[in-house]
Amino acid sequence: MAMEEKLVINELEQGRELAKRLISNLKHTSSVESSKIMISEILRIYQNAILMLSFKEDDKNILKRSREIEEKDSKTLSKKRKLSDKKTEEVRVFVGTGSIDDGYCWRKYGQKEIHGSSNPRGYFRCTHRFTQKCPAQKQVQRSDKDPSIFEVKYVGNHTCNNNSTSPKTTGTSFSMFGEGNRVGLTEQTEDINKPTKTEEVVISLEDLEYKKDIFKTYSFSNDEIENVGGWKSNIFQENLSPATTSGSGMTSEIATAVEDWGTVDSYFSSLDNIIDLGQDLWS
DNA sequence: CTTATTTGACCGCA
DNA sequence: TGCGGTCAAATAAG
Repeated sequence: MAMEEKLVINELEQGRELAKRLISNLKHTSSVESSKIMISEILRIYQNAILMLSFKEDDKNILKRSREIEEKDSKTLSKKRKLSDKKTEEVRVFVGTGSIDDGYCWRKYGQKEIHGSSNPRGYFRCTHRFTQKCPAQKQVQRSDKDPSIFEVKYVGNHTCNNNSTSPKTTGTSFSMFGEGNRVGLTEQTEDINKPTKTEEVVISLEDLEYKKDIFKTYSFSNDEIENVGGWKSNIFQENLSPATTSGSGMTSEIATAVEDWGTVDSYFSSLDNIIDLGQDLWS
């Protein structure tokens, strides 16, 4: 509720800040790479905000429907329902990427066909389940409606000190994300050949805080960006993604957002005119 | 070797 | 009894 609105506002504020920095970047420095990064970040942020708002409507409808059902039930059979003690507080966030990596280290322990939906659901638990008694689990299922969306449900919170997958890694770590095979990489799946645009995540509040942190603190190096074209996606090799992912989801998001540098570059050339204008508007 | 994934069996609940 | 969640043996990967 109010929480979600705050999240949207927060996203938009981040976008605004980035836009400001981008303006001064374009004006004072010649760091094209960092400007590109900022642009892609801004795009991602606005995508997030839009998705948050649009799915909020869905949530309202779902709520309404479940309330109607509840009413009906209480009329027919007055059975007391214990709808309480849900294990986790859940909140939806939307990440503009095909990455389902969240910085934690997961181990897959099952997969099930779910009645009524075409895609199976994967079951994951924290790798440190036994070593650190970390109770965190998540379920991942590709959306029926939009196959480019993963619905991720987090159950329980991490109690482990999560340091197994460090975000600074080699390029291989994000080979499983991003978009794909337009560079002619052979993909054995007939399934998906389009860049993954969005991801839906149902995420616990704590996880959300964590996510925000890595968003803020992650820094990018140029060679990572240069690799964009070469990243391939094997996320769809099976019905579900690999269980354990490493590296930061952030990087792959950028890969998706900046998928066409040619276009971005052309924007740059015509951008100079509006920089001054923007400076006035935003600062 | 160790560690992760796959996948059918199993089990509890509605 | 069927569905969804978990277990665990077999298998793959490193």
